Amino acid sequence: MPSTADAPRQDNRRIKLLDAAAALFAEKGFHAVSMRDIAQAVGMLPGSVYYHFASKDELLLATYEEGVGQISERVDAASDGASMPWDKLEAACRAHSEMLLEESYYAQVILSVFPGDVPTVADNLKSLRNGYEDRFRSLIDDLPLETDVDRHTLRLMLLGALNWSKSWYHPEPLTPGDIATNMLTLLKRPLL
Amino acid sequence: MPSTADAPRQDNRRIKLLDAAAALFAEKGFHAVSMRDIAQAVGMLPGSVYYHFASKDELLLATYEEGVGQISERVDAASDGASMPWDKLEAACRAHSEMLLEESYYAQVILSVFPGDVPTVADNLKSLRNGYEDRFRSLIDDLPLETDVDRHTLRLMLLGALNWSKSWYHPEPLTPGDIATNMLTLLKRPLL
DNA sequence: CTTTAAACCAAACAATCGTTTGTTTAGTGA
DNA sequence: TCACTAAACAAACGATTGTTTGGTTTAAAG
Repeated sequence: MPSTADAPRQDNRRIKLLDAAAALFAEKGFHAVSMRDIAQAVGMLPGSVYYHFASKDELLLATYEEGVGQISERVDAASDGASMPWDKLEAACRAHSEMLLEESYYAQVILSVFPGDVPTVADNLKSLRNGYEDRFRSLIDDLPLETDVDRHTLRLMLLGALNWSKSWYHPEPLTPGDIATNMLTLLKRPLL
Repeated sequence: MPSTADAPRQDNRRIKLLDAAAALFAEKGFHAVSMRDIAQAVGMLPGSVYYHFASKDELLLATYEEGVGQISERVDAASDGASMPWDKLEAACRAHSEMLLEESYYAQVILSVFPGDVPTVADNLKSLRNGYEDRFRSLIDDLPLETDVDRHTLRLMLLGALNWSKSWYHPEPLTPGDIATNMLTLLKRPLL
């Protein structure tokens, strides 16, 4: 009767490892976290981690992929929930901010560890991030703007401002979503 | 005749050490650079560095202080060169961008190493950065804006966007100064 | 010419790093 | 029951880390 037990064995420890690695990487940074820290966080011995991941760099790559996957899914769902171009962008920015500042340790790894810090997988990290940011490229392309508006700089400026907010963010008095909305408000209205 | 030779001895090697540390920290990041790397860059043995600096953390703090000093001096000179509030802010942003993206290794350390990476001197680094960013607070306070404009978010957004540009900056086709000007242009005109 | 302190060398220290190896445990399918 | 494999343990590996210690050179001062 092989109906209930199908898979040979649950490797849910691998997911526990990823969770611990994501939380530690996001909190203390890649280089400040040792394989022993990660192993201890899940109650394992250091060497046992290598059964699940070939190296520390590949463990980072796995968390990075999961992070990009999580934030992509969330941002897509948010922007799909709106219909007008500006509303779609705002929904995407709010979701982006919420994931990076609060909700997902995995997504926070994207901001905490820079590709240059891990030469072995730097190219992979870059292309993962680029793939994600393409969403904002197309969201901004759909915006009804005058022809001479610099959409390229607009995207870099918006994402940069949101990403950098991790360095000063504090839960009070503004929520991550409100931060995103406030920035978009500043962009939309004329200051001059 | 103690007229010409006043100081006991020139410790210009200390400055050479700081230069090497700044360049290496800016390029590879704090944790990726060892004391041996720094010593070798100036033709010294690892242990000799400790005659000039008590620890690696204090060596970082020294480069950080020098970096904040350099960029502060440059930004002040730039904003003082203009008279109108918007022109003063733009001159400051252009100088900020030029220092962080090209001109000064010392200033680049401010972006490369985050206070959280070095717990021992984290508070010092934070207060140094805050002291520098106060310049932009007052520059934005002097802006002729309608009363309901969120100056706080404006400052964080502008500095965040400029600082983050280090992660995508490439010498062509835009100069650091032009990046700053383009961002300010986007802020000033109405997009809606 | 002697003294003194600055500046550096030479060599090691203990600790920690990522990783490897050999072995044991426990569950699965035949 | 028996062979097989996933999963983890136990223990060490070599390399690198920041740092310390004690002796040696250099150069300015009295």
